Amino acid sequence: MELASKYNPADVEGKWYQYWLDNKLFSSKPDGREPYTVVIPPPNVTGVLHMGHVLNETIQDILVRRARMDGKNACWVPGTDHASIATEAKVVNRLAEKGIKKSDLTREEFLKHAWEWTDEHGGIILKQLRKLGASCDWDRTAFTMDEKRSESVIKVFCDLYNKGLIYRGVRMVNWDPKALTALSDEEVIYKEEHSKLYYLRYMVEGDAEGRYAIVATTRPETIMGDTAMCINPNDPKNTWLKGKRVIVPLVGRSIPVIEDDYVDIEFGTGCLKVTPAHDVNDYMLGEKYNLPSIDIFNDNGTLSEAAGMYVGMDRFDVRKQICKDLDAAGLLEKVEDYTNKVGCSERTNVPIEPKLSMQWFLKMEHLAKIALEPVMKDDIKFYPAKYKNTYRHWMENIKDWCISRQLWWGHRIPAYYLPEGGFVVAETADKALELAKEKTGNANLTLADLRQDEDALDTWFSSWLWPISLFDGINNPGNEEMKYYYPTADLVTGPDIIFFWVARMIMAGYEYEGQMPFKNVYFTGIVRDKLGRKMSKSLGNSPDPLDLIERFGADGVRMGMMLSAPAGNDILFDDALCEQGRNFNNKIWNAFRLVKGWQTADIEQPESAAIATRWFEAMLKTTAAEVTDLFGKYRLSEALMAVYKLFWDEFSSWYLEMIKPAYGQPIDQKTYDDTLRFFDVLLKLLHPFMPFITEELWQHIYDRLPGESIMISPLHMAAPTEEDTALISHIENVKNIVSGVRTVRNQKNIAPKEALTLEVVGQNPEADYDSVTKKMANLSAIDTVAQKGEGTAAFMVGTTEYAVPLGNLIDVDAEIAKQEAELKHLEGFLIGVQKKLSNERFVANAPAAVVEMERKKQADAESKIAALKESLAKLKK
RNA sequence: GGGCGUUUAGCUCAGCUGGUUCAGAGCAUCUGCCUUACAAGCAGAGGGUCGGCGGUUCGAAUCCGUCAACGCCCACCA
Repeated sequence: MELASKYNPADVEGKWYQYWLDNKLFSSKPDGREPYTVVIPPPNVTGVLHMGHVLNETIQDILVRRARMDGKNACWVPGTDHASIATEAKVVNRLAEKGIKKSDLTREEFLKHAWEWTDEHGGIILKQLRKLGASCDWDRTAFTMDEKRSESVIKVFCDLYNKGLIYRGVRMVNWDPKALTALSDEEVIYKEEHSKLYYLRYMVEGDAEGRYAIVATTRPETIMGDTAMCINPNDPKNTWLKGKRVIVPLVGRSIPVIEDDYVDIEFGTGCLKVTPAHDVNDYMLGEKYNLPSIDIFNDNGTLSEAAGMYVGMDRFDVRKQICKDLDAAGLLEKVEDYTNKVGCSERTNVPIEPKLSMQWFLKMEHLAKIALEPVMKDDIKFYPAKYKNTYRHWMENIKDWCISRQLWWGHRIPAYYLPEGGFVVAETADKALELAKEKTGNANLTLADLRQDEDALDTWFSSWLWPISLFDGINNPGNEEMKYYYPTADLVTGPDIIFFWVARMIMAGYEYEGQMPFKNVYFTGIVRDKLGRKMSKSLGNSPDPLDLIERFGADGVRMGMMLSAPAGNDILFDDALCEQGRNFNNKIWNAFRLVKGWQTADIEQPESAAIATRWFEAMLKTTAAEVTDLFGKYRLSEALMAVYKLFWDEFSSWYLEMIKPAYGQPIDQKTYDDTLRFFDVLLKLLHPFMPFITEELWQHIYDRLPGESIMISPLHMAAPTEEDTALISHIENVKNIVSGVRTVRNQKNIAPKEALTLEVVGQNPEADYDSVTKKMANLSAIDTVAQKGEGTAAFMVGTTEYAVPLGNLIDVDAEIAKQEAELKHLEGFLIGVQKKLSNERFVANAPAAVVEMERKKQADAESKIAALKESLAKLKK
């Protein structure tokens, strides 16, 4: 086989992905093996792959591929989310471009457009995942709004309703005036905003002296909705207002002054305007004191008829205008700069408007209770564990979940209103009709008499069932797949959706399966650019993953991502990391080229090669064990780094050099066979991280049968033995000796080709490995001497001194300087050790082993110092 | 306002229950090499009072206290 000197990913990636698909290597069916299940966090159906996905899916793929090679029946289920608000907004925008308004369409017409959009864009992102190498079982691809998932959602809604956990009621909700829907508390993001605090004059009704109260507010545009003013009964500066009525400025309406200690005496003037329809707290006050509530806003954030003024103007325009008008009327005391937090819609980013409306809610108390414990007890493990605190805090302060959305794109709420008032909840219209007949006692009701609720359900109301609904566990409880695949093994997701999704899946898991939905949750970080900024479209700092794949190969991008992705930490992404990944691909490629280029012959195995193969075998076992351990802790970056170093440093730089035959010479069969075997194992260790190149090379190491793949080749390694450990540490010494000689060469400008000799002073502790040392350092001889010769450059490894005879190449002054520096350092070190040992309390209290260690340090330092002094004396002669 | 977390080499991070794996890794930097697998490479080298201060201890990057900076989450102060 002819191999180019550079690896070209584009040549092989498509080929192998197709091969995996053709051989159905991703597909999973229940069998006798241990299952390993992962469900994908479904990306938005209309979404496009971004770096966050790359990180997330790479991690999942690594875990899945590793599990598969561990002999588990790995099943990674892909799918997409209908993302109701986001998708509906996109559809509305697209229609607007064509000049079509949503309000001009019927629900059915609108949904037709939405489905067209979904069919067109849906699955683009899943196609992109294939480029990354994701080993999903594509036959299982699901959609949160496909038939099975929809059926599950409706079924669960009805069930929870029948359990009394779902109720309908008028509440203050977070209203998104752009998307025209209610939002859950979790969908509101508070942002700090520099705004103004306006001080308004509320004239006291019937006051002869014309006195007024001053109210500080950030929202003067809401005064039309004022129905009271509130003071703290314990506020001395406002006692004079007790029992009075004041006039709402501009509006001229008279409102009562009420008293409640909710009011902060210190804030502003201690007077609070109460607008029950547009503020959560005011709403509570309104309830408490039975105040009327005037809703002055339309759904889109403009002023309504009820406001009586500024009708039809936008709320923010009104704010500007009303200030001018107040000022003109002499009712504006002053304006101050003020910083406050404004709640904004997570999806549309516009400030939310607290609004009273009729919505559907899910009671959370029971669900929170069953979901808290398992995480606290580590039945479900969080990586990193710090998120347990966050989780607990939310669970303990949870509020009811507003699950209705005033949207069409989503699961329509299965509630049917009756002509006479009231409603029934049922899975289908026919069942609803039956219920309705029962409820009303009117057997003549027809479907036409029932009116289904217009609202759709919150997207998360379907996502929370995902691990169950993917295996059809809601519709067919206890089916074979549920029994086999559930609970799933690992969930990989971002901490930003711990409440939206993770927590709620846990609730649904226990409520519907009586079991956790997953055993482990791996929280990834946020992908940022190298300056630490969040990647965003507007900043233009987010690279296109497909473009990166083209430049560096999928394996390169995967590795680039993983090199800097410890769990839970944000990752600062830089193209340079992918470059490192690509370089590593090339390294593997070239190592393979070298090995496959060798000719074997019936010759005896050199001693150095025999040692090298024993040593590398030990290294392989040791690293494999380490990697297994790291996988167990989800420390994937470290696992990758361990394999990286094993391949690059130990295998390429040391092992291959140790066994490399002279140019043009053949290699002995035994060494060759062992090397191929090592290569095979190395590729397997690498495969979860870099699936494509490893498959390509694995197929070329040996002749493989059709359908064979590294993907499904088992990976077990024996544990390292004590002999292995000992051998590794001997070779570490050898490496240090070799490095020492190379350093001398470097300093003296001696070409690697020029053979040198090496003197070992006293005893040679690594004599057994001289063949390796000689080969690696290009030494013609290693001599054990009582005293090193003149004109040598010396260095220490452990407590043994080594010297390279240099003849006239030696630079005496430089050598003296070097040794003196070393001597100074050692003397300082010795003083430290002696100080410690002369401290009686140290000798008395420290464990014997520690004291012994210090004694040994002292002895070693003393002997080294003696040797150095002697050597210096000679040099100075 | 509450809670959590972070701070170790120029950058990104490891350092578990205090003591030879304690000051580490990768990248970057510097020096020398186009040495027949790889310049996307090879061989070397330099670089840190482990955020500050105080304490516990024979001994602290590691434990405790405190301060500082940064980050995240939660919360109805208009």
